[in-house]
Amino acid sequence: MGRPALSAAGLQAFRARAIDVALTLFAREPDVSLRQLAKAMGVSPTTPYRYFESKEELFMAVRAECYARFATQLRARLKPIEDPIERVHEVARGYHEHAATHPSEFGLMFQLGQPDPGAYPWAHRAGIDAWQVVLDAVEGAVLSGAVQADVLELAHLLWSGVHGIVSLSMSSRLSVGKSAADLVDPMVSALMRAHGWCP
Amino acid sequence: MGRPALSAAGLQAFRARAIDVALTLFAREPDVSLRQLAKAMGVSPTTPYRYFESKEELFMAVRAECYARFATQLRARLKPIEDPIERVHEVARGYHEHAATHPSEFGLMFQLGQPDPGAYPWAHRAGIDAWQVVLDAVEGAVLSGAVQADVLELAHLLWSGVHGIVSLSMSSRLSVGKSAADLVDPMVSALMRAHGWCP
DNA sequence: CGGGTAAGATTGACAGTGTTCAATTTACTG
DNA sequence: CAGTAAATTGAACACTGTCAATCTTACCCG
Repeated sequence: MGRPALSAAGLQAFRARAIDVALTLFAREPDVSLRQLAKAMGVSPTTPYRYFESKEELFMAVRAECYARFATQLRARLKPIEDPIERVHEVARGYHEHAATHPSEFGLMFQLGQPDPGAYPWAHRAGIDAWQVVLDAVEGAVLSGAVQADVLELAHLLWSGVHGIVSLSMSSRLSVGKSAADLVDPMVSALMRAHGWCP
Repeated sequence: MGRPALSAAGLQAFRARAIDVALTLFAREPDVSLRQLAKAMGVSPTTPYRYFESKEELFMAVRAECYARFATQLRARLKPIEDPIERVHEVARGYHEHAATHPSEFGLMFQLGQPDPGAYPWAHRAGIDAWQVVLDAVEGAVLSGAVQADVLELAHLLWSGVHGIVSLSMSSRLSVGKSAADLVDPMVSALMRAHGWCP
C-alpha cells in the first residue's frame, strides 16, 4: 500500500508551523513558493507534501487561518460596544483597519482568481464564520428598529460597500486626496440613512 | 551596440496580435504563461521579448486594452440615455454586466496583488480614462440638482459599492439567493437616496 | 544578378517552480 | 540489540521567465 500514515499530533503541529511561517513570508512578498516555505522551515523541499495535499491545499489552509484571525479580531473589537448602529460602524472600521494592518492576509482571503474555497469545505466554513460577524451586527441594527431593511440585503450592501472601498484602496485606485479611511464612515452612514436611520 | 531596432509598424502589429491572442487565452484559463502565448501565436518562446520588455509589461499592455474596451463599452451604453440619474444607474449596470460578460478581463483589470500600474504610465492613464466615465455620470447627476453631494466623494462611494458587489460575486462570496444583479440597483438607489434623491 | 546588411526569429542555456517516487535516515518497540 | 514503522530526503520530470549567441530572411545598392 501507500506510504505509512502519520500521527495526528505531528500532523497538526507541522501544519500549524507551516501556516505560521507562510504568513510571515507572505507579509514580505506576495508570491511565496513551496520551496521557499520549506527552506524557511529548515526542511527539505518535499517534506510539506507529507502534511499537505498540494500547494493549493497548503495556501488554502493559510487562508482559513486568515479568516479565523479576521473573525476573532472583529468580534474582539465589537465586544465593548452596545449601541447597535455603532456596532455596524465598528465592524466596518474593523474591516478596513484589519485590511490596512495585514494587507497580505487580506490579499490571501479576497484575491480574485484564487482557487475556489468550494473545493475545501473547511476553508469555506471559515469564510462563512467571518461573514457571520457582519451579518450579526446588521441583524442587531435591524432588530433594534433603528433601520428598516431586509437583513440579508442590507448586510450585503454594507459588506460590498466597505469591501469595495478597501479593495480599490489597496490597489491604489482611489483618487488622490481620497483615502479608504475617509470613505468607510460615509459609506456606512449613507447606506444606513437610506434605510431609515436618522442620526 | 545592442540588437538592431525594430520598425514601428511591425512592433505595433505584433503587440496588437499578442494582446489579442492573450485575451482569448485568458478567457479559457486565468493563468497564461509567456510560452503558452508564444505557442498560440505560432512563434518561438522568446520572440515576444523583442516586442515586450517582460511578461509584466506584456500583461500590463493587455490590461490597458481591457481598460480601453471597458470604457468604450460604458460610453456606448450611456450614449442614448438622457436622464442624469438614469445615467448613473446605467453606468453601474454596465459595470456589472461587463464584468459578468468578460470575467477574465475584469480579473486582469482589478485583481489585487497585480503589478502596480504606476510603473507603466500608459496603463495607469487607460485606467483613469475608464474611471472618468463614472466620474462624469456622477457629476451630471449632481449638476442636475437631483442629488446633493461632493462629486468626488459620491463617485467613490458608488464605484466602491458596485465594485464590491461585483468582486464578491465573482469569487462566489454572496449568500445563496443573492446575486450581483439583485444588488446593483439597490446599492445605487440607496446611495442616491442618502444624498437627497427622492424617487 | 550578387552580396552585404540589418531586421527578425530561433536555439540553447540557467535558475527556479510544483510534483512524484524510490531510497534513506531516524525513532521506537519487542 | 534487532527489526519495523515513521519521517525525511535526493534525484528526476515537465514546466516557467529570461538572457545571450546564433541563425534565417528580406531588402537595397552596385
